[in-house]
Amino acid sequence: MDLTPKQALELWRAVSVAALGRKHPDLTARQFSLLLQVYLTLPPHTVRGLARDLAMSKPAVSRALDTLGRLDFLRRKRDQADRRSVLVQRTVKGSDFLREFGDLAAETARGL
Amino acid sequence: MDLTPKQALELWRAVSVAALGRKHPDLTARQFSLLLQVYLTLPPHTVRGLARDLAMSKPAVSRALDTLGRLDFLRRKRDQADRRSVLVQRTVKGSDFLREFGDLAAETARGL
DNA sequence: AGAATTCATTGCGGCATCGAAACGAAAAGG
DNA sequence: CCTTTTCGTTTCGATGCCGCAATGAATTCT
Repeated sequence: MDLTPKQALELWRAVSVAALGRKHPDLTARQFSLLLQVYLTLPPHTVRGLARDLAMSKPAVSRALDTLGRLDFLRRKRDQADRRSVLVQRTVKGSDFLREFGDLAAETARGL
Repeated sequence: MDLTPKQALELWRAVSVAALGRKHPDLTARQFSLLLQVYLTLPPHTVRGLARDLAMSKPAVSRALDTLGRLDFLRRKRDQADRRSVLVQRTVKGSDFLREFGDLAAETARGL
């Protein structure tokens, strides 16, 4: 993949502005990162693992899961093997949301 | 520029996660969009113009300017031609911040 | 000049987020 | 068993952002 710093900034700007205009549910940077992490990296995803990988506190992860769960963008499920742990799972609605975002970004990139 | 939706999402994830790890001042989506808009589109930039282009309220723009000004990422300057208006200007520190971000994104893209 | 408009900011109340610490449940270790 | 550790959530107090409405200042209109 080839992308200059200038192109990267312009891409980020155009996509961010377009996303604002579409009045997507406004997720914080942490919430959005968490969502992407769950959908794009290998399961299983636990609270502590996400907290470690995203450099955020466990309460922050837990709260982000509340918010994203309310939006039905992902789901909690108790780990049956270790019932202290929670496994974070994808949902159809979350997939739709990210697919739309990916399409928007790709389309924006083409126009650069 | 060629970028598939999947690549776009992965790029966004990797950059967001890396940015979180570097403990950049955490800007909201609106603040960051505003910053990019000022640095990447043609001046002059006024509060009302930014509010229109970014689809946010004027008070939201004004407060974002407070925050970004406190970080010294941009400056307010009264328009001498029409002293009701405020012109938003770039700063060295803001340029540095965005250059670093652009480099990070470009480097991340190369690794995809 | 006086009234109306435009531009930006500020008060206000509401809501969401944060980190640290306390907590309860479950598992691991002695 | 019983203690300690691990995991996630919740409580607490603080901070920050939001929109709406009111305000202050500057310009335009009549």
